Amino acid sequence: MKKPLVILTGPTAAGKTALSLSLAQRIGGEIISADSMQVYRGMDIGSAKLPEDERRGIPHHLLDVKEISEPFDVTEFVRLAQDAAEAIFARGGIPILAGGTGFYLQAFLKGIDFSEGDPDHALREELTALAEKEGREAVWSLLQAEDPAAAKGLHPNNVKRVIRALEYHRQTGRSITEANEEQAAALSPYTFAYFVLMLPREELYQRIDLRVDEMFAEGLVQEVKALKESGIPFGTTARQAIGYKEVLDALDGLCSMEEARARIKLNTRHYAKRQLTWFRREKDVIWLNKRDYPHEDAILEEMLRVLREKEIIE
RNA sequence: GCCCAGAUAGCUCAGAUGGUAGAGCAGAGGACUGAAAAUCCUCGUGUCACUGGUUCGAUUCCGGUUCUGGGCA
Repeated sequence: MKKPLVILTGPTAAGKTALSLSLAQRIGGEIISADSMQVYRGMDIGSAKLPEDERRGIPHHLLDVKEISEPFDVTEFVRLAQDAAEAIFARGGIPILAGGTGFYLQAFLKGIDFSEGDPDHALREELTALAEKEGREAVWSLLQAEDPAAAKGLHPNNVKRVIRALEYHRQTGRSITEANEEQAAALSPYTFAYFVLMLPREELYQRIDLRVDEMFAEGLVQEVKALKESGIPFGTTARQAIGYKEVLDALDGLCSMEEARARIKLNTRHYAKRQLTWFRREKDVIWLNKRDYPHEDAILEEMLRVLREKEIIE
């Protein structure tokens, strides 16, 4: 019998967090955060992390498990999330994967195998430097020579992917395209319900703007300043975080704080849009359009209905 | 009131010595399997302010009108 799993996601600022708490209370679940930035200690306001005293006693996993200087990626996420899920099963609970990092959700859900090879940071840096010096096409040409199948599927401008393809090929001797195709066929080891919370685009964008203003009011600038002065440098993953990179630029005098605020709003909107594209492509997702329900409890009831139907709960 | 400069895509602007126009940003769609809040790809017809005139043909030239800046009174 497959183990039960609930996924609750949606674009940023859609209201996942609040709903995840009610759901966890109703089904006796524990929450595993599927968020690439909330893993970092000290990144609270800007990552919209739920404060501990608002968690209603529900266990939350994968929050605050990293220093901002440490790298974090899907493979580690999957490993940690699997450990957390096993522990939850052992307690007789249901894991609720809540968060907006679609890639992480997919990797966990399908149990993608990342066992081959190791990240080669030196190689990545070397190739990144090459791209800057001789152009992105130069790196792509290397791939073209070493693994034409992979090169065919990647745009020369997409340096990060091109580099990863090279890294994979050099480590395993296989084409990453081939490996991806094998993994794509994987079936989930879980009996799952994949909910995507959604609201009209215009409303979503308004909520994003509002939330960014709230973050500033709550002290985002002070938070970033404190991190900057803590002596722990931002690593490659943490320093990509929306809200942090822009404020950091403003603190460094590269732009005004008002410009930073506007850019955070804009970047967050772009991000939400990309998330939607991702979820649209995922199979077996259950869309929950907020406007179709009179209030949040109705959404919760609908989720419970689906869970009963799938026999995830009784 | 007078003088000057503008008025072109949602925004900022470019442009054609007359043959109905194009960038950036915004916006939309898409990709994504070890950086994913990252990375990348695709998409631009709009009364070229209004109105007369010249012309085969005007958004482009000329006149007038309106509006917006700036200057002078």
